Amino acid sequence: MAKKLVLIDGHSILNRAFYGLPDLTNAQGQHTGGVYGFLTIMFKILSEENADYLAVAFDVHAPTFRHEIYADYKGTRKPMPEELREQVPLIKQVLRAMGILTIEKPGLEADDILGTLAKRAERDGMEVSLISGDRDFLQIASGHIKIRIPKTKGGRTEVEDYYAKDVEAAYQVTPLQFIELKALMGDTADNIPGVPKVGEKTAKDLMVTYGSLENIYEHLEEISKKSIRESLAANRELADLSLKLATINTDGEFPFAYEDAAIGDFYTDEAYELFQKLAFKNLLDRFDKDKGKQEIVWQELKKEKELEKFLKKAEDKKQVSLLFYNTEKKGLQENEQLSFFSKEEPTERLLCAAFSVPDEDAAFVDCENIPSAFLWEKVEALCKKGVSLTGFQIKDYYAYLGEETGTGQLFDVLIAAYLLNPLKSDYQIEDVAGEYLGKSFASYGQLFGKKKPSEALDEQREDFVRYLCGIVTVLSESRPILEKKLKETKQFYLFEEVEMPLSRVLYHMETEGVLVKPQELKEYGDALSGRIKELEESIWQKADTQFNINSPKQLGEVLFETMKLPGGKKTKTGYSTAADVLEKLAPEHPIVSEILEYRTLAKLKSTYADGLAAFIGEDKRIHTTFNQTITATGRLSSTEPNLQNIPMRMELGRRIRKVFVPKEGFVLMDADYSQIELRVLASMSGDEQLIDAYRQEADIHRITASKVFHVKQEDVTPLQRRNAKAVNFGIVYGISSFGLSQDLSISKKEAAEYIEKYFETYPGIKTFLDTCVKDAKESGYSVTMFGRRRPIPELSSGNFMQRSFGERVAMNAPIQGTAADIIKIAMVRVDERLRKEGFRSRLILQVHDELLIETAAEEIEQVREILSTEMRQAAKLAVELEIDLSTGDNWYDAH
DNA sequence: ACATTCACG
DNA sequence: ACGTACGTGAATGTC
Repeated sequence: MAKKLVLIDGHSILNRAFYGLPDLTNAQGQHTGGVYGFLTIMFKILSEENADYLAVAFDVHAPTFRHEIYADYKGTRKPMPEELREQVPLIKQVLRAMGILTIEKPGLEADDILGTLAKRAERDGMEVSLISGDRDFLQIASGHIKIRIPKTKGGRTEVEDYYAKDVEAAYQVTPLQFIELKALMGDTADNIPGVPKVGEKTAKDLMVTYGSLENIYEHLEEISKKSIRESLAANRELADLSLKLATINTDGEFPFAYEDAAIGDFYTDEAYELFQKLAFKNLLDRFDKDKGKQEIVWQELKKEKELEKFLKKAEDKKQVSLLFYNTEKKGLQENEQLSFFSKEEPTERLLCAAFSVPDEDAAFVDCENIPSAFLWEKVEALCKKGVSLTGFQIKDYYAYLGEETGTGQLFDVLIAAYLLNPLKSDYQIEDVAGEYLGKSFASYGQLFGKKKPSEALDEQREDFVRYLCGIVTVLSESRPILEKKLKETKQFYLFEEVEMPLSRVLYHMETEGVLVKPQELKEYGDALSGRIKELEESIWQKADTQFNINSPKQLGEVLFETMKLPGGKKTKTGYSTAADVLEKLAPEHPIVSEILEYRTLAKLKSTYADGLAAFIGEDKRIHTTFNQTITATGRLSSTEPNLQNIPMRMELGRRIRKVFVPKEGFVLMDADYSQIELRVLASMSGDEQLIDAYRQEADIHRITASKVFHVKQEDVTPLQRRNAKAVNFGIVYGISSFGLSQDLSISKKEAAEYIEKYFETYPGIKTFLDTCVKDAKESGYSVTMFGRRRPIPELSSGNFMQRSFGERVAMNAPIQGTAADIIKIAMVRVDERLRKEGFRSRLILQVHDELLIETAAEEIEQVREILSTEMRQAAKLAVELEIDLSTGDNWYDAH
């Protein structure tokens, strides 16, 4: 059996990977997308080839001016983007760590190294696979040399394979002729001049007819087209030069021993550490499960006395970490947090728990042996003695911890990890270990698959205990590091004074829930159903076909193909049928407005009428979940159900709010900040004009229109006000003339003029926004008034679109984030006062700039005062924070 | 699993 | 020239 050699064109594949993948970065902001993609491609190839030898060739000098875009191009003259350049040494380092031979030879291009090795190996009776994105290599394809060109399509890698016969099939020329083909047509990207006037088509015709460059010149007079003939005749030297340039050198002289390229174990400790540092989570799975596994020292506590003894150590160290599983039916899914428990069915009992104390063994407790009540009693007692408790997703601990357990003593690793990098989609303890401790742990899923904790405990008891003790130890070890980083990044105030206390407020709000009237919700839904049926019939009749109106695909086909309405393509997958497209189409055919109405009603029915009904508990209340570690800007989010997007803008939808009601003897009190983001902008920018506008305590959009259009306030037309309002909004979003033009349905030019006038009116705003972008570009992140950070890796992207996005984010994040900080502070203070001062009224919802309080009838005046005061005083800005506050017997009336 | 659409601030 | 407003979550259809 012939031995097999795999050769990789290092720069080419790195390029290909870099441009084929979105810009990835690890926790330190190091760009890793190219390296990751390279490895993905390499692993895919190696899994297909049963290779004996592997080598990767690089040019000595990174090709700074080459920038690969298409298969046939080595690139434009753009400089190599920095995000790619920094990955060149990185990929070499990674390959070497994996024991893979990398070759660079001064004076030889990678092409020549690869060509030489391929031919040499072929002569030595081997099979060769050469991996490159560069089609130039097709010239060395043969019966034993396979050129493999990977393409990343939609995240997946496909590989085109070329033996000699495949080159002939695809190009009608042999590999050797391929060189001459290229010499004729030239390649600007590769600096091969080619023969003027001869393009791809002519070159191919000539080669197919005459077989070689030499033969073409021998039969020059036979060429019918005059211009081509003359150009060929006049450029013989250029053709020869091009031939030389296009030819890959296959007899380079340099030493090479196959043994150096022998494939060994890639999964070395060094590679493991590097992968970890680069946060290649998927690739880490390729390593042996044991590799890099942490030595976990643990013990199981079976008697109450043993637990007490263990917790004595915690008392000495003033610290203890705790994780637990509830006795619940649901298994832990990949993306679920640990210690999840079902709110629908609060469990009083734990399945098991694990403790850890710094510098001590971790301890496991099976609640079959030690009852959870005893366990919590001890934890509670520890906290009373001033022992600080570290946990993960502490919001879930409050069901067991007493109200007195001080927030200052609690440290939530989840929240700390979120503040340090709010861009992640999920936070797991195993990742914290990797990112902050440089240690690796097999994830729950890797160890126990889809087993529920109780099953895992039964069936893989030792693994399970080791797992839990391992990750609880991570909490103890990472805490001081996280705390240090929070202080270094000046986010410790936010952590300690805002987010940690807030987590308890959120727990209270979730537990409290909001009362709804199920009967009224059902009636609302039924009313919708009737109208939906009518519309469906009418739409089908007008379209003359019964189709699924909910399917954008079918709807697009019916509207734009069957019915031939004007307009057309917009999305990748077909026609856009989004509301703004349909609205423009409405005058064309009466069916369109019926479709729009159908859409509206279908949405109200499925998401709100039916959707909300499914979440009504036995207490007739809906208990949402407030997520504190989701958004990039610091806002909260609400799920299962989302109570932050209950209809408001349209009357029909808004009526749903009538089913949200207070309990007997209470009212709903609703307070929302008036234009908080614009006020934050006024204050942060220090723009005197905008600050002054707010001091007038009048309609801000009217004042803006008055200033921008140079008319008296009383002469501002409704249109002027509307435009000014749109600009005010646009500014907060990171204005662009295009975005504004879309919003106002005006030309880009007009929009640009509005923006220009706006900046003339409020010069401080422009300076401020420019500074936001500049600072974020320098530091890599944006910052709110309270120190909350948002990393913006897009700002260093070489891609215009991504970079522009980054710039808009840099303008928006400090504003949206500061507003989020402010309302969080208000929530903590409002909740604290309601409780401390013994009120029965409770905070139940937050909708970004709005708080909803279920208020006892006799407490209305006092609660109004508390809400109003605490919301206004949550932050000291250069302008007042105004709120609109009202009460009602349902949410509709209260807002 | 991913795209489209649309509800909110 | 590039092609967009910022931040979310749920339902639905399509692969």
